[in-house]
Amino acid sequence: MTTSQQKHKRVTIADVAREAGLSPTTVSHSLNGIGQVDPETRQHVKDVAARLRYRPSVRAQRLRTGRSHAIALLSSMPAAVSAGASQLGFFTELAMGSARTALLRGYVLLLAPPVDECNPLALLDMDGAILLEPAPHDPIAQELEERSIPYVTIGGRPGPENIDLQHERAAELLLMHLLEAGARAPGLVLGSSGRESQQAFRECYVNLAHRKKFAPVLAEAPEGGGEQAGYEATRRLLERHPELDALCVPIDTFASGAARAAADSGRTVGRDLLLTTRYDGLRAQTCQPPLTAVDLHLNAVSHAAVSTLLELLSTGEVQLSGDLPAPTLIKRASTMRI
Amino acid sequence: MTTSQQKHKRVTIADVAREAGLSPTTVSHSLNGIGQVDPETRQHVKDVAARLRYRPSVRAQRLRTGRSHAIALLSSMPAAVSAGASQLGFFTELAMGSARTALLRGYVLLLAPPVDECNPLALLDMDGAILLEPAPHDPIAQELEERSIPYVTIGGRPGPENIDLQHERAAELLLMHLLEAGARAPGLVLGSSGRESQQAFRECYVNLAHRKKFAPVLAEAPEGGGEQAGYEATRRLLERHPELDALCVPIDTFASGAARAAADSGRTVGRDLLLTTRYDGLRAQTCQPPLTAVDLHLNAVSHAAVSTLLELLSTGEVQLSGDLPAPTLIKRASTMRI
DNA sequence: CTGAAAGCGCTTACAG
DNA sequence: CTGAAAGCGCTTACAG
Repeated sequence: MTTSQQKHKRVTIADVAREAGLSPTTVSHSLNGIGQVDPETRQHVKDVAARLRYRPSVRAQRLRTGRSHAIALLSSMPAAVSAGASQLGFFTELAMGSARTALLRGYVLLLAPPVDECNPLALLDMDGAILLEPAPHDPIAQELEERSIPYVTIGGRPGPENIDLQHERAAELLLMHLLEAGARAPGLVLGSSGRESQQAFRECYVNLAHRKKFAPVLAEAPEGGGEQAGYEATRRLLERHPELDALCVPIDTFASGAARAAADSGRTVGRDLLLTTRYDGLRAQTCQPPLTAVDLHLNAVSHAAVSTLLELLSTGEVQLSGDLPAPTLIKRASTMRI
Repeated sequence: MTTSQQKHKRVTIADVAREAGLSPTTVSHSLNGIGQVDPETRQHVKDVAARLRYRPSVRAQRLRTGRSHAIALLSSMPAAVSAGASQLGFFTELAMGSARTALLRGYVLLLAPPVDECNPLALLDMDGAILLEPAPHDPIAQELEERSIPYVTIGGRPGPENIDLQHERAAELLLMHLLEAGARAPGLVLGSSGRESQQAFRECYVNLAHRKKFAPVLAEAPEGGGEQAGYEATRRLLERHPELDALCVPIDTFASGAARAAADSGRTVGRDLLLTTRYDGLRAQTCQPPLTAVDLHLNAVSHAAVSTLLELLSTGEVQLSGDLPAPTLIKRASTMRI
């Protein structure tokens, strides 16, 4: 080493203090713009800090202050659902929105996507979390509570600490649309997790069947089975119920499978069989034909989730939050009857 | 409070030690499975820790060990490019892949998407970073170096610490395809950042023009301008060069704009004007008509990036890594001439 | 306006 | 096999 560059030892606040001929206290106050410090002293400290290229250690700050200014996005959905071929889905879209909002408010987003047999919670240093569509007795929710980590849910049990995905409206929108598009015998394919969203679709569907006098026909598939599970459930359903002329398949991964099943059973989606799904992502948009779906306004949702969580973190509670935009229908060829 | 639940004070290693009648050292050793500890003692410690619901503080561990077991995904792309209406793009897809691989290897992924006028680096507690398509003199790259944070790039300057996106191959694939599809006068629309990818496309294009005897016609637009910038650049190019019968627009955000510009100038994409882009994302797939693009195998890319970074972190250097799959062409209606 | 000291909660030489 | 002690790098009452 002929340069003055030594073995690279971190510059600490003590170094700055020594170099400036002051105490760590004063350096800390100066740099953080707090306390009573002579303006000239403050400037001097800043100059010295800059000259030494001092960067405060986030680790030390976190340990000392007890806050990490980080939040995590968690989902207990099986990887099979949220992953898919393209990794582009619900979770992902929320992740980007949340990361942006968080960053703008000085928080970092930790991304902990569903990875089977991997518990990330022990690795995360966070102040709070956003949990996506928790199932009943959700293990991640339970662990968050055990660790006393504040969290908000998206599309979970109604309450102040939940961002309402308005499942009922989405369900109503999609099912009514099928009837309006001419369906006489619409069926329903759900995930068997018992998540709020699935329950809402079921209820809405059963009610509608009663009101509109059609026989309810529904199937369930394990969400962990991914597209193939959706395929198989749909295949069986169509065999057993050849009268079906429409399907609502809220989980988009299942809907991909349903489209395949429809084709394999000799039906043409959009003509013999109308098909709708919920999330308007890559799957819905690139299906052949493209699927009628719902705009959930995920940007607003992720924004609301971050805002609510940060409020929870700073005040310890959540005031009732502003209303989110209602889901809106996006009509596509899958329900056009040509 | 009638319950035994007190004001919630964190259970520390000292509490476990006291309760077990041992020292923090022994507790630490027992729980971490290191050192020489009597098997019975070890088990006893574990029992006590479980009973007290002890969770080690990640913050303290990080400060003490000097490692955070976290890596960040960074991009210096302007938000206008990577955001888009749907937030689903390149960055996002890499994020999910990286998060998964990282998690499987015990690392957390910090998501720091491009947010204009927001420097996340001061907030991040990480061991290393992945930087996506750095520009020449990239400010984020510079800051990482200043902070001595190890990082690998994706699609940056060739070298062991770069994951090669094989820009040249992608360019060749797309441009040759245009010629094979019958183009006589293909044009090129680039971003003006000077990133490796843009340079590679330019070079490949100019060479090809020379070899195949067509006149090179190209335009540049600022990436920060997003889709609109792509629109305007294309619009002008088509006005000035009515002879153009094909366009290669590597940046998909620009390609969306280009498709619009083509329509507005009275051309039909896929017939009068062939159009290709690079990244095969939502934009390419849902364009009307869908755009011929390239499968960059981003899953493999993100996996390689994480692996390479972790190797860099543990050994301090990178052995030459295994080859990544070559990009493959995905033909779509935009280059089909019906 | 400035500073000495404690402490956040761990891990890790080192001694016994 | 077990433990006392130092120290990671800050911030924050508190004293002066």
